[in-house]
Amino acid sequence: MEKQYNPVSVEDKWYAIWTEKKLFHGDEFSKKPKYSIVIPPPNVTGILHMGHALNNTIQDILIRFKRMTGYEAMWMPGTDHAGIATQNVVEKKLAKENKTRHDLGREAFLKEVWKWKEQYHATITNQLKKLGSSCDWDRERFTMDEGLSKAVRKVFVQLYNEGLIYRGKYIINWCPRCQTALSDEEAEHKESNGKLYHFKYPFKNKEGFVIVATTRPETMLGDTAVAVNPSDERYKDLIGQMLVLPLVNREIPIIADDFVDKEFGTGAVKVTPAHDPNDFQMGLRHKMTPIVIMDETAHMTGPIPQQYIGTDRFACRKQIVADLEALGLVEKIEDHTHAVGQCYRCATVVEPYYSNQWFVKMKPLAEGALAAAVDGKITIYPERWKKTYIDWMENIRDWCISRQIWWGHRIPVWYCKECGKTIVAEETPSECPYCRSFDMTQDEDVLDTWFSSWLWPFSTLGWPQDKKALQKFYPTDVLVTAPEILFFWVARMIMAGLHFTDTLPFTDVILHGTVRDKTGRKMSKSLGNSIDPLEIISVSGADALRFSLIVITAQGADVFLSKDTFDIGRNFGNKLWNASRFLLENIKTKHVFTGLPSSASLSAFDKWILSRLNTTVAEVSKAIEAYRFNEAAHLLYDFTWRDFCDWYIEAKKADLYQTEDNARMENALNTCSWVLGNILKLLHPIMPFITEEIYSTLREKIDYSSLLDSEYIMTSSYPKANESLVNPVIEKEFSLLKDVITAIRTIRSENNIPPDKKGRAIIVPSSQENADLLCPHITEINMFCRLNETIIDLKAQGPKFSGQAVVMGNQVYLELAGLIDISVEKDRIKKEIAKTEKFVESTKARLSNPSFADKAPADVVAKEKEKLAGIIENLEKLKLSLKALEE
RNA sequence: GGGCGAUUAGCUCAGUUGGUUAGAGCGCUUGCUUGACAUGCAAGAGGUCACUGGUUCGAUCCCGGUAUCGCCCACCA
Repeated sequence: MEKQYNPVSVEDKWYAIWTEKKLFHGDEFSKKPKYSIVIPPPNVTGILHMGHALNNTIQDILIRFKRMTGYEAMWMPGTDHAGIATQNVVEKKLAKENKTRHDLGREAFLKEVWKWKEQYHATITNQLKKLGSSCDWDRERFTMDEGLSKAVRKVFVQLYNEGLIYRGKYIINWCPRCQTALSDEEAEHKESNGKLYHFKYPFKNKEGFVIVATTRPETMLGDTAVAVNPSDERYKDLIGQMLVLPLVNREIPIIADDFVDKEFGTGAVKVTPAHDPNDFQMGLRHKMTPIVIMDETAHMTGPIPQQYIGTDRFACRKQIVADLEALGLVEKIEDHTHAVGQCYRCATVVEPYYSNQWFVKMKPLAEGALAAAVDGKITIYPERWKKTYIDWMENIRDWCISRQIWWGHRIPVWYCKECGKTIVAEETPSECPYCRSFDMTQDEDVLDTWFSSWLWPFSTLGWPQDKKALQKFYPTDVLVTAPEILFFWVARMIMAGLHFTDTLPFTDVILHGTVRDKTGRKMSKSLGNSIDPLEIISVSGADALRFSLIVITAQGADVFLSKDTFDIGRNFGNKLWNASRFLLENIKTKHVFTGLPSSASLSAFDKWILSRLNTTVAEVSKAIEAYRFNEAAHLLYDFTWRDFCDWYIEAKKADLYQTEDNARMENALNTCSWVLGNILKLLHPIMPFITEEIYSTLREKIDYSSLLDSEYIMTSSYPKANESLVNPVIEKEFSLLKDVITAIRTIRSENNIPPDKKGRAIIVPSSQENADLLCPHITEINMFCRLNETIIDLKAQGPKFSGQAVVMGNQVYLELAGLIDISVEKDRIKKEIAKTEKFVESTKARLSNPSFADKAPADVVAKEKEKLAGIIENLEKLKLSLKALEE
């Protein structure tokens, strides 16, 4: 084995083997219970970023863990066509050739996008593979493949027939750059510093003005009224009077509407039904015809003064203000912060736009999805998101699903030119069912991307056909994603699952944090602050990336990364590698693993590591089941590094080196390889590659049939805790041994004693019990502390000029002629005395509080008393030590 | 405007069903080319657990308030 672990070739090798042997495939005919996850499909033209790395690592841990614990595990992979995003990318490419999609035409443009899709699809899936994702690639789906498209059309038709899909002219969020409608969720509200403009609208028949306040002056060109609250004393008498809209010179009435807030602005609102959702509602209430004054690119148009026509909305805003200023109609301009909607794909400020769109009626769909969360049939981790989910469900609004782009599922609706009827059908109709005409045109729009994603958990499994896989793997078990798409995707999947399959598509939702840089900014390509996962993988390996991400990510918390974050995983992998290497290099001929030695021939150290191992096994499994992955990673890190490497292997070194006593060597090999084998299995879900690599080497050197139960670790069984090997007494006793060793090391270190100077330790245990514990470990104490002699004697008199310490009542002396600096020793003991005295004081104070004895539970009081006795004993011994040094 | 989260070592973060002397990684100091590993070993320094009231025998943890930061939602133009 190499001195340093080199992940690059190893990782690719194993992924190829796993794939070739089809070890990731979930068999729908299996008798085993299933465990299934559907991947949140990444954008087909996307590139793997740290968010994906975290997301997919979590899913892979669960899938691999469940696979090893006896489930038929299936992880459904796939990609999303990501309508607007993908179309934008391809349009950008065309723009470089000075072309637009309109130059190509719909058909040619779509061909171009498909080409792009084919090319980039491989990029994202290869990146997922690099990460080690054990997806069932045989089942991979794409949101626009034939089966899924069929599901989309079926669902559309069904909802239409149920009256849950309708078309109508409403105000929707419009992105003037993408030139399409957006859903409410796709318009992101960002705080921004704007202005509140106060304009004077003159009366028609008399002197004076009504002052209105607006943040969007350009919309005044489309005003159809000014509204006031009917109970507003200031304006009561003006209701019904006419104003003259400045610049346009159109007459508009003053109307009364409860919607108007008397407190805000001047209490008088300009009403622009075609360009504001509230005004639109008011327009309906007052039967006003909306006046459209902006086109789909947010340039001014319509029945407005010539000089504004064709100007951009923001340029027009400036111009309007200037023009009103010139007329003396600007009362004042105030600073005003408000939330402005932006397109979630291109950050362009969205415009409320009056247009004909398709909608899904959401209230009926939300009922069940709401109940599922309230009743606890769905659990969201961390739980605090449940409230957010419930709020959204309770206040749900209809979903605008039509998009004026080309890349996506074409709306399955045809309009008959002959009879004018609307035909909604899963397949292209050959003739109009109403008038037999052949002259029909399909709706030009496509569906919102999320209209296919919300079917993902069952459409990918073949719904509505192919029942076998669906029966086996649906519903899925857990959905792992980022909270950003809780509404976009998770909530809608739950609604779709309930509505179309009568089943919740999953029962658990894991929402992990957002990946940020060290200054807290979201990592993104546009900010240029992202760390490329592939770069980390190519240097330190996917295991290092995975382990590092997992170990630092608390459940649901955001993740802050810098490049050296990944050293944690790299170093840990290297440590594991070298521990394994050490063990394997001490195996001269193939070792036959004969099982763990019988309890009688286990040393205390053996019993200790087995106790720690089985405790760890139980805790790790519990942590993974509870989705506390960082806890699992920490437990494994500590057990592997601190317990196994720092103490156990160090203690076993002598046995592994020596050649005389074969029985001891055999014993050491058996226990070490047993523990290592278990570590590899425990770690495999988090670090799949390095564990598989070491496991394969292990199988070469060790005949392991009773321990290694499968050719590959990924198909091995996950360790189960053996309760009978958990031994709290041994663990407690070992902390004493470790403390004694550390005390001697501290004395050495603080006195600057060179490593090659060996000395003698004299230990005066505080009890026969402690003497009995420490005596069997004289060899180990000598080795760990580089001593040539250790004397353990209850009645020994500590030598005067020595390093001294008191550990849990046991006195420890280190004798090294001429090398101990007495002043150093005195200082340390004085410090120790001061610390102990403080401790004694606080404990005494607690015990002497009468209400403590009265009210605290008896065992707590007893514990405190015992503690006090112990530390007083310590204190006495420390004082004696100091006295001895001072004589 | 409503809701949620965070505030713990120099930095980044765990943790606590309320009970010994609060943890990790990195960084820092000191000593080590010790026959697995310098991506390492050993030892050490470093914290009034944001502030403030309350509940309690006991609060870093539970409750109220304040401050700062962050996130989500929202049709006051």
